[in-house]
Amino acid sequence: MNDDRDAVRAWLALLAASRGLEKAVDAGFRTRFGHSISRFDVLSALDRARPEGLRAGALTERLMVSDGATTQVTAPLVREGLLRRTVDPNDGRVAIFSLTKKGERVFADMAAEHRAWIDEAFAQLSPAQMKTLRRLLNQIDPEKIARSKKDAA
Amino acid sequence: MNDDRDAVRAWLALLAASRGLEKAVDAGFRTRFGHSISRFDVLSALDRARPEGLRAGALTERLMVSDGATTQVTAPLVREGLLRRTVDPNDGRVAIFSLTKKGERVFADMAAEHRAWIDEAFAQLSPAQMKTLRRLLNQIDPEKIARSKKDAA
DNA sequence: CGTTGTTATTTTATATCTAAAATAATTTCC
DNA sequence: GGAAATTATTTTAGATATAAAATAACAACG
Repeated sequence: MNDDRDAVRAWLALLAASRGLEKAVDAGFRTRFGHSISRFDVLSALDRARPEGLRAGALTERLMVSDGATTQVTAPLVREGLLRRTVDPNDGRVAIFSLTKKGERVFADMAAEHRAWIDEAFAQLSPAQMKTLRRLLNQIDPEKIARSKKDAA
Repeated sequence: MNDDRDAVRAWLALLAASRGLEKAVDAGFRTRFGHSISRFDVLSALDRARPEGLRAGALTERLMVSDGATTQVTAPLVREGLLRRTVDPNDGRVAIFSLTKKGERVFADMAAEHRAWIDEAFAQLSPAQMKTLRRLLNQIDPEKIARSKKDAA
């Protein structure tokens, strides 16, 4: 009795929730802070990596984006003084990004707002339900798709 | 005992699952069919609207994108003969898009592959769990964010 | 009927993203 | 120690998104 469409329907619900939230959060950040959600992701990763910061490569890996995207998203943040870009003294190829004091302050403001927004959007779910949701989401495995393409090829 | 971070943690899990799947599905479509996930969304909406098709505005609304995006994503599909673009005989401003036979065939192939991929990615969840997941996702309300911004403004 | 306003779509100007080529620095290996 | 390979990052080219301006068609009113 396993209806194939169950998975697709769950996936469509997942996509709708995620796109809806992402769009709303991005719009909120742009309106209130003049920054995209991508920039918030960068600030967040670097805040967690205080005070040393992260290499460009490590940022790329954590944000799951391309090298080029990291270069581009950090550029305006450096220009605006939220990030510091230094070169590794032991390896001239390595760029290290870290938060400035201003960057820390901006991130703290954005993070507080972000948490409030998310709390509102999830207000109908109990803590237990949120935990269940997380558990179910963690069982989804996108890697299987890449593997299945490889099998078929 | 309601830990504020519960909602944020659920949101991060949601984002990770969604981005991971979306990236995998998009890569799969590009590799196997030379089309993006956006194009698949268009084909899917028009397949459901057979045989009349949809106006540009209706497509925009269903896909929840901008007017400009609809114009641009349909263009290559028309060029490649998957879509027909006709003008409403009663209203010269209205563009109506519908699937060609070729478009129907391509969509059927893509949809079959898509379903197989999603089934694999969700293989660890039981049908009951998928239903629970859908129910929980549907309780999330991104609209609250837009409202809360407005309140604060 | 022709000016005026509205509606539907396209075009243009930006902003991101990826993939791949280019650049730059380091390491390896005779 | 210097050519060749490797590694880290940036640049470039192309796709796709939005927002806002431009275009085109229709509707309505005096």
